[in-house]
Amino acid sequence: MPTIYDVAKKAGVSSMTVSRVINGKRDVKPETREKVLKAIEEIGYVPNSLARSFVLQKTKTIGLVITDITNPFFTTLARGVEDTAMKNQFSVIFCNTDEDPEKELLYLEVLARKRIDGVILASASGKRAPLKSLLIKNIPTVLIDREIEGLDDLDVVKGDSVQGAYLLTKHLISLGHRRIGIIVGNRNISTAEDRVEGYKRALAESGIPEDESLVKFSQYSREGGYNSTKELLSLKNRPTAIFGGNNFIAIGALVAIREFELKVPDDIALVSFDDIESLSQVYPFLTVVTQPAYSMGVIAAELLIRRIEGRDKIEERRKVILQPELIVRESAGEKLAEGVRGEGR
Amino acid sequence: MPTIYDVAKKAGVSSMTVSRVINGKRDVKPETREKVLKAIEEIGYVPNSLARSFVLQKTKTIGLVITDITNPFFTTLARGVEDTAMKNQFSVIFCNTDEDPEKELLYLEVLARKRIDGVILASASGKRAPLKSLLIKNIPTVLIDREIEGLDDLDVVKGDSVQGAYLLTKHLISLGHRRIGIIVGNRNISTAEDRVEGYKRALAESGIPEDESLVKFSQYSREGGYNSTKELLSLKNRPTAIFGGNNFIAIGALVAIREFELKVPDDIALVSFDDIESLSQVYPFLTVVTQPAYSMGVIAAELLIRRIEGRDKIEERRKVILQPELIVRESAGEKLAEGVRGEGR
DNA sequence: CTGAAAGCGCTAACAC
DNA sequence: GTGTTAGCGCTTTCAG
Repeated sequence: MPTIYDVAKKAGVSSMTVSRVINGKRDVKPETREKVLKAIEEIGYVPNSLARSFVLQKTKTIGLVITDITNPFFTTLARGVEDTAMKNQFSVIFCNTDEDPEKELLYLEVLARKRIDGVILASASGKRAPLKSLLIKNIPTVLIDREIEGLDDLDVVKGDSVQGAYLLTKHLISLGHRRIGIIVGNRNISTAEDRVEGYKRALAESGIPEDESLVKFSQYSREGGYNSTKELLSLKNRPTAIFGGNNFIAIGALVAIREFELKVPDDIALVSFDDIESLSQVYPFLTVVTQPAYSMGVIAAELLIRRIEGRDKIEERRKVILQPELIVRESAGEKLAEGVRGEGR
Repeated sequence: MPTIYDVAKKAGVSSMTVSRVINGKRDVKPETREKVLKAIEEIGYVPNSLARSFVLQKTKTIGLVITDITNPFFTTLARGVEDTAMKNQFSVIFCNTDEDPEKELLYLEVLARKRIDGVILASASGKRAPLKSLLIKNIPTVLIDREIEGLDDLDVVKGDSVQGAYLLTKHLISLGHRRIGIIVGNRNISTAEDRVEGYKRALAESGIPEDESLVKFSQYSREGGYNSTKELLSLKNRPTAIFGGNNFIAIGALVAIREFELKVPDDIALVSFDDIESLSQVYPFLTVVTQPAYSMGVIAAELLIRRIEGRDKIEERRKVILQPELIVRESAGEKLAEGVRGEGR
């Protein structure tokens, strides 16, 4: 591989001049520039960003650490991150943790070694945050989708899970449901806690007593949804509605419901946090709350890049909370409110 | 950020000894090793892979260039790549080209500059392959999903599109369809050409004359599927079945069909190349041919990494063609073959 | 088993 | 406008 010196020799100039041409510095005589460009062309020189990053101490690369790129929510989010990164000449390294804190730590370590300029992290570590000590302190980081308790100085971009869950639950209540099961992810993931909180708030507001047997902290996965739904459906006093804590959970729930030979919404209502897009485009029946995943990615990337480039005057932490949207379709049923105090909306 | 020298000083050894400890070379006295480890711990030293990559001329990073991570087929494939990379201590930088050859070129250039160790590429460039000259010659590359005419020396991992399309078309024919519309991606993408070829082969075999008005080279996107379907449905002699060239096209087709107030499969049959997973899990009605996307990613990554590490004795090009699978559901209808010569299977 | 010297390709800082 | 020098943090080679 030719180096900047090969180009320099060929063009009869010094390496610095070549460097200046490559980086588009203005103080190069046009004719010299031409010579250099020609030499680059002829030799087939490709600048070595590795060397460049090494001396400049910046890599123009960010890490995106999520739980599973296979989840459409994260896919869309990732696309937002990538588009924005690209627009700013950043590359993105992506990492799937599968909700495994160990794996997350490993990835973070690798990224730190690679001296990436920043990280966007949807952490699987919940409150424990063993990463705290590691690198997060030194590497610009923005948390996305999920907060981490005890890391209060990091930027955050997330959806309003409490509000989303509140809306969804409220909607169910307005349709007459009083026994509502909810299935969310692992207990120390902030979205799981928040969604349950929103759910409980809605219940409380309508004077419906909490029933812990209806609240399942499970996994944000199809299995999680499937298993927990089976448990809920096996209750002697079965719920009339199920709140799927994310899209995967809703899919699992749907499968379990089918196994029980129940019909949605006639036999049981089902709603979901996060849409299942390919489903809704084709067969829009699931009532959901959606989050602007793409925007979330874009905003997080912009925030991060601004931090990296030091364009942000403000040192203090940013917290962006995006509002979810309730999309009423038919999976929650249309039954009229019966004996509900709710203001149904 | 502390360097290897800081550690060395602290531990009272030379930088070489630290280097050896970090890289797990065996020839270090246990006690010395301990000292070093302790120093690393105390200082909070994080090895700089950038410097390491720079001297070693390898980055332990590969590039994954696809058209759109948002397409579940590529998402799954990407996951296969990432899992495999991770298992081999490689990181992956991902790039979405949106089927734009310019963007592809740009990404490839960036990757080349970053001196990534290899590339997995689902090219948008079709036959023209302007990238040929660039870097592909120097950087280990495996083409995935799509071949590029004129780049016959690169490894390839792809599905058998001809066979898949043949199966799907054959299936439609066996159900009595004789006017079958097909919508695929851009003309110079190999999968588009191949799928049309398989389609035509099946028609020929059944003695059904080709009708070019039924063959749409469009885009592998929802819009592409939507627009082309509308065209097909507007034909005076409308087809009785539509073959969606990929999952996105099928979704677009479904939307268009709904707009025309037609029912699948009663009014029109629809089949798709590549499944729409979240749909099929919940509502399995679309008859499809699926490809093992995850395996494709895994195999491509393994191939690439073996190439990179020089573990492959064999220098010659590898071509892995994975077989698709026909999954018959109900969207093609069940009508009995009427006047078909077909051996229906 | 451990260390000293040199160099990977580039750019910042300064000279000319 | 352009060139020189030095050094980023690491590993390879060769000594000891």
